Amino acid sequence: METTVPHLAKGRTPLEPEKLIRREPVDPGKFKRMIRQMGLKVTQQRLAILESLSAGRAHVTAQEVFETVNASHPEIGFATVYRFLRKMAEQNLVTEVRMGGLPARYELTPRRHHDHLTCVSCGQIVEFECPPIENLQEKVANDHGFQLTHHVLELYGICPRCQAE
Amino acid sequence: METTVPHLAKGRTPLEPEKLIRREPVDPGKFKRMIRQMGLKVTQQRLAILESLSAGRAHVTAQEVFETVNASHPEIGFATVYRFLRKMAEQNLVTEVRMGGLPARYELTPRRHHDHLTCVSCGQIVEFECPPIENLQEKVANDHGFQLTHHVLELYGICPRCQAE
DNA sequence: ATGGTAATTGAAAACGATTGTCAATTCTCG
DNA sequence: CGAGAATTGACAATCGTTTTCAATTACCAT
Repeated sequence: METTVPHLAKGRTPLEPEKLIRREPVDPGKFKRMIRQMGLKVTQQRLAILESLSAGRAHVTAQEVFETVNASHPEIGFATVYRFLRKMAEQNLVTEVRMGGLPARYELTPRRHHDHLTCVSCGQIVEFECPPIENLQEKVANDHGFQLTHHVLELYGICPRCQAE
Repeated sequence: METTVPHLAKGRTPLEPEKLIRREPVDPGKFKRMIRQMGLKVTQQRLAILESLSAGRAHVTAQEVFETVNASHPEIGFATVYRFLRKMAEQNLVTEVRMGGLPARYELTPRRHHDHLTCVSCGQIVEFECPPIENLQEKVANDHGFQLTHHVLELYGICPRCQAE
């Protein structure tokens, strides 16, 4: 089987300064365990995808994952990447951030809660934590007698670089 | 607490109960003025689109607008609807809400900003305003050099009535 | 290890939402 | 009114994503 590259993303602004993930030394069996826990079979493709997600930039598109993985595993197809990312998103193993009509971006679900600040122009995502906001959310909910379960907070704006055109 | 846009299931997930837009006596020249203010020409199509937006449901898709408008103006094309909605969104005359991969929904930008507190059990929606949160959002954006354009804040929880049962 | 079997894969085509193209029409302003 | 530019409708093209399907592969029981 050969690998075909779909259409190249057109005029998307590429390569923002995006923070890298750096994780602890990875237990080699960790990914296998993750996959089995999802009730799925362990394949080289899935391992490679997890590898890529844990080593690369924090918020990546499916295309980017595909390109990265494809570089070292030339046989992998992008459908596999999409399928696996979706499965993981369903199980909350990865978090999916969709902004406007731009391609969805994925990250391994962080153990520590944060929200996102997204550039509407280039799609760059900055993570932030703001405990005061969290507290106010609790307060608002309580004021209305609600027991808060979760929330969605996404800020959108224009990043410094795009402001400079 | 997750900041994730809820993953979309396949197929059309019908959206929860929608509030209708309150109808005020509409100054007949109002829409024409709005259009001219945008630096655009006044056409029957654009008037019909605005008419539809101000009279119907609060959050509608471009498709829905097209169907509504098309019923009374059979010659209108959906490209015109998309184009005009986009133009208005650019100028913030309408607010565009995109959830997951679902079609974008539009509403005439409410003059008064509010966010939503939604019961995950019964779907009841409570609107709230919380200026301190707004201010903190501004601050977060500024701290990162972003020029804030808009935000999505949705709180989810269990309403008092559903807690009781 | 081996073979049966269901899950998974890659390629390609399908898909739905949105955007572009372009000739024909319509608005605006002089 | 009439010229010029903006706008329109029909339709094709794009984009990200999903599905389809035959071929392959992982996994379990033997």
